[in-house]
Amino acid sequence: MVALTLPDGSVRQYEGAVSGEKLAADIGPGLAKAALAIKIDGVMRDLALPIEADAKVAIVTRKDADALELLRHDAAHVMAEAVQELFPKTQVTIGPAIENGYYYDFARSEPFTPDDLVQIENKMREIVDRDEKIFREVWPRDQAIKYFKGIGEDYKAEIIEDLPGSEQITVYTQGKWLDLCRGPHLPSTGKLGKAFKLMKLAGAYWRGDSKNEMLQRIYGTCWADEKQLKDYLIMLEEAEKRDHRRLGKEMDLFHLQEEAQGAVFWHPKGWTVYRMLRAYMRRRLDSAGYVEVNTPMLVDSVLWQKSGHWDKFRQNMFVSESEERPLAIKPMNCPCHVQIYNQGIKSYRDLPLRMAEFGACHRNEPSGALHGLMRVRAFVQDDAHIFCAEDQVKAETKAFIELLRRVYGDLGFTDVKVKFSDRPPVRAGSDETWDKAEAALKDATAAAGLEWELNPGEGAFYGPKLEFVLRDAIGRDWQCGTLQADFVLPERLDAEYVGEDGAKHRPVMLHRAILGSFERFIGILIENYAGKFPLWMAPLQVVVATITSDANSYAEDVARTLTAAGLRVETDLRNEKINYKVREHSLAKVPVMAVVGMKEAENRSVALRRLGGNTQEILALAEATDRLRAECAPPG
RNA sequence: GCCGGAUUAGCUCAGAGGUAGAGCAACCGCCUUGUAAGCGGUAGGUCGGGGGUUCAAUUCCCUCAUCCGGCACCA
Repeated sequence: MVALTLPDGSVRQYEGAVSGEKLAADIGPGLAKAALAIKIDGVMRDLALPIEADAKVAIVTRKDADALELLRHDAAHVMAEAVQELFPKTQVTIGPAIENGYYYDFARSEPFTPDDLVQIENKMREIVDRDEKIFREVWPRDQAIKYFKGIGEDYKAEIIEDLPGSEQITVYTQGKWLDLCRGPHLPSTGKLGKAFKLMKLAGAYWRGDSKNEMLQRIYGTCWADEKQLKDYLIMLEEAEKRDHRRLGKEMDLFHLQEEAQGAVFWHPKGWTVYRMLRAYMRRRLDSAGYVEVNTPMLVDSVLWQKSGHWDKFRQNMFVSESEERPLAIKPMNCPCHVQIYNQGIKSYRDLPLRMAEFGACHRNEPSGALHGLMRVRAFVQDDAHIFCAEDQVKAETKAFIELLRRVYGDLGFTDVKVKFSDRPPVRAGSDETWDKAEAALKDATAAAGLEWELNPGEGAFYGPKLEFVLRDAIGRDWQCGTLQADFVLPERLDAEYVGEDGAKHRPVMLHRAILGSFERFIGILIENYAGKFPLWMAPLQVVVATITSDANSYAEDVARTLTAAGLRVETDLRNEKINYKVREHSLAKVPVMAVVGMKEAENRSVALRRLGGNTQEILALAEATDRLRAECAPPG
């Protein structure tokens, strides 16, 4: 007897093994038709698979959130079938479901063209219409390798060869086409539906290794129904409108040009945002007990050799020379900070020493990595190094997390992904030191009530790290904040302090940043606010716009008053209708418009209009000034 | 760096082997305006750089650069 417990708690008894297909049919014809797969004790399996033991089961239909992964994986298979039908000399490799869709990597000497994508998508719809039954088979390993080699699928053969011996080799057939796959899959291609679309063509290295040959990857998106697909496409369009590169141009914030690849030309408006953010950070750091320093940008390679950068980081450094001395533009501030630390003798009483610098760094990033403000070659970090004793690591980490959360909160981010990267395979320092460092960071995160996901083996060679990741408008993740515990650099650069015991000790260095780089963070801010900065950060806070030229001199008066109150103000005295001016400044995302006509001029008032609103508030000039001044007060 | 695509007016984009186009912006007039586009006119381009094919190349071919989408990279 096999007893199957359904999600509603009811139990169905069977004489022997039974398939999900049969179970669904027994429950009802509607469910039989809608069934895509079955979850057996929480694990998604093929509907046709016989269930031989008691289990908790749930029939999966396209209404289930879990169904998406299944649909996307099947979409990848249907796409691969379509590709091989249209382009028989193409080899298939791997094709997983991913967030929002799927991809499949193909090996083919000819490149696919955008036109090919249209053809492939049409062929996919044909395959869905054919409603090919999908079968699972278990093959002996040798036979599978021989078969795939025989039909020229060398990549598939290689995958099988590398699978652990314990793994069953399963092959899925749909129509005349088959593919090595772990599954599970839909019962037939018709179940895929039509809510998919091919999105983009890209190169991708075989097995993700740049030493290997490059394959051609086709990305697609796939959803449970047409509405979801449409919503997703609309979301992408909306996201594109917030792209910081687009808004940066539209709002005249900054530009990039080829004579200074990866370096930002900040325009007056963008630089105002930058200055506001930097002033805010200074206030936060000051009140958190940091001291600010400034260190050289061009430094003799001797220092980089001592620090280890010359060995490990040289291909990313811009180098120069003077009078036959090799120099490098600093890619990081840490070695210079140790030089300041090392001036004079430090006592345990001086610790923790929190040394901050808005240091301009240059890194020679690969050209293909450059991306707007998010990935540049010249940037300024809100960098600081906390020199402390080992037993201070936990408290300092906790204090840092609190500071970081406060800053992110002030800047409009509450949902932040945190990763904890532990010891990498190749590392410096003893296991004992690593145990201590990892435990200290973990304790501190727990004390701060911070949840993280583990990023195994991704720590720096000198210590574990926390990474704080924000997501941009188009769904890409960017690391901004970080905290890294370093036991190595103090050693290499001879940092020491005299302990209570009168003996010399090594301090620990905590490398930490909250924004990461001003450039990247402002890019994220632009996208997060869709260009509508909060009042305190807005490059231009108020535009005084006239209705008739007779109000011009009063408008100048208003602008002078507001400017004197510390606001960033411009006037718009152009000979244009007020409708036109309102539209223009709204599109330019100016937070406040002060409209003045003859009525306002006569009784010294202004009509305030807020961005996004469609109401006006008539206030006496003095009151409007007080109010706006209060509203413009920055946090911190 | 690798694969693919793109590069035409300030911006967004159309176009064809034979004198280069639109919308918006700009400029000049008219209008003096009451909360998201008043009306008319003018000007604006080495069609990314270099080379080749051709009677003729911005268009076809090669090459370089940059940008875009991924991949790799991000100590």
